[in-house]
Amino acid sequence: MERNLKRRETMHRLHAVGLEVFHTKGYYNTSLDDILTELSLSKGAFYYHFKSKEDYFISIVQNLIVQKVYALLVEPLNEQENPLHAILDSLEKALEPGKSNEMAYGFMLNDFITEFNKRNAEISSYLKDILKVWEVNLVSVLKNGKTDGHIARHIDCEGVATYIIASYLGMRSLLSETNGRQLKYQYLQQLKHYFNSISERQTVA
Amino acid sequence: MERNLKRRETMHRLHAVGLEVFHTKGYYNTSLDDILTELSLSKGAFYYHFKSKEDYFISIVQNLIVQKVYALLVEPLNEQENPLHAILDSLEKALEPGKSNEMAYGFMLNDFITEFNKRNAEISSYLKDILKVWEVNLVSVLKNGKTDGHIARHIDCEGVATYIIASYLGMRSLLSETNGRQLKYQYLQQLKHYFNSISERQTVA
DNA sequence: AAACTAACCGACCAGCTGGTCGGTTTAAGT
DNA sequence: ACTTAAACCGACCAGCTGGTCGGTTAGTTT
Repeated sequence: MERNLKRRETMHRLHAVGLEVFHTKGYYNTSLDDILTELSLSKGAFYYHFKSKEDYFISIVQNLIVQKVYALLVEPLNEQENPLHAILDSLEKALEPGKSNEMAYGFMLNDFITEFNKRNAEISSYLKDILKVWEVNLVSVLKNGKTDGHIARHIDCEGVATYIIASYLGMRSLLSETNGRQLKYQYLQQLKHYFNSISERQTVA
Repeated sequence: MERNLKRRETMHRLHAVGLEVFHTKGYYNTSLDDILTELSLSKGAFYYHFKSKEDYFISIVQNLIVQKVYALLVEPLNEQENPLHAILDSLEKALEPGKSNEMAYGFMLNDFITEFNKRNAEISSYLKDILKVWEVNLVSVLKNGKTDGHIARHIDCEGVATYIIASYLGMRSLLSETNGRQLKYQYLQQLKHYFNSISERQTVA
């Protein structure tokens, strides 16, 4: 069983460090050696575990990013009765800077989407599918909100979902350490205004 | 005078084609030869006009992107009495796909900002400064809207500006040919809801 | 303990990239 | 006509990149 353990540990280290370095320096701007040096691993070790750099990245996405999206943006949606409250809370948490040395500002889907857009169709569509999952969950929970009387009946739920996603993605573009605190506050504040405008009664404090 | 003309023409071609190729393939993913081949120019010609690839890109930004931001997003702000109407109209135009063979979807600041973020501090901050110009103009026009009675008095203009910029940037991340028409419509629709929520009276149709 | 093989090593390679440089063409000045 | 220099050419280079491959180490099995 020692064998299997070693394998898992190495894979895990490659995933974790890979995600961090890819996100800070960008996929195309990061060489395998950058990562391997930091892990004290060799080329041989790498190509034993993955068949290419691309394969490696996709593996990271499947194992870490998908997970984060679910944990931060999908699962919290059903934890409150009022969907607008649930969405607000999830976004606030997702924009939270990581604790101390952890990766800052939740997850990094948007940066990767823009990096791969038009440069690598496969990875690009793969990443967009993740957004799609978020979207359908948003729409679903918004529609429930309609029947439960939290959201005005004339509202276009797909449109609202799109709008929320767009504003969130854009927000993450703007957030880069400096004055992040203030930006986040401003964003959530305005989002509340918006939510009030689509809500049945004024329930979003 | 023939000399000066030639110079200007070559520079102009380098700028135009460079912007297009950099945007479609990404700065780091575009080699100088990609551009030079398309223009039937040599390395020598290039390095006669610019001192580096970076210098080249900055020159493009100064000559073309800054211009586009002003023309599409800043100048239209003062062309209507109600700032919210003016903003809506400018965003609608800025999200318009280019005519036929021209570059699609207005300008491309966001893609470049994400590409250079954390990879090239100088260019990155340069690009963010352009956004800053847009922001201050938005804030200014919003504040006027307050005194003119178009916007509710308790509204935080800086927050509104940030929010508009974020949603616009995010929207452009989502727009990549497929179903662009629908996305754009959804976005503008929800933006109107939001504008109604911060407007003094319900004036945004 | 011998045989097997998962896990890893690291020298090496071909291809591409930004950048250099000595030379050539051609318009402008005298 | 002759000189000067702006504008351009294209062969060349060093450095880096993703990827290969023959070999080594060490856990597992028999």
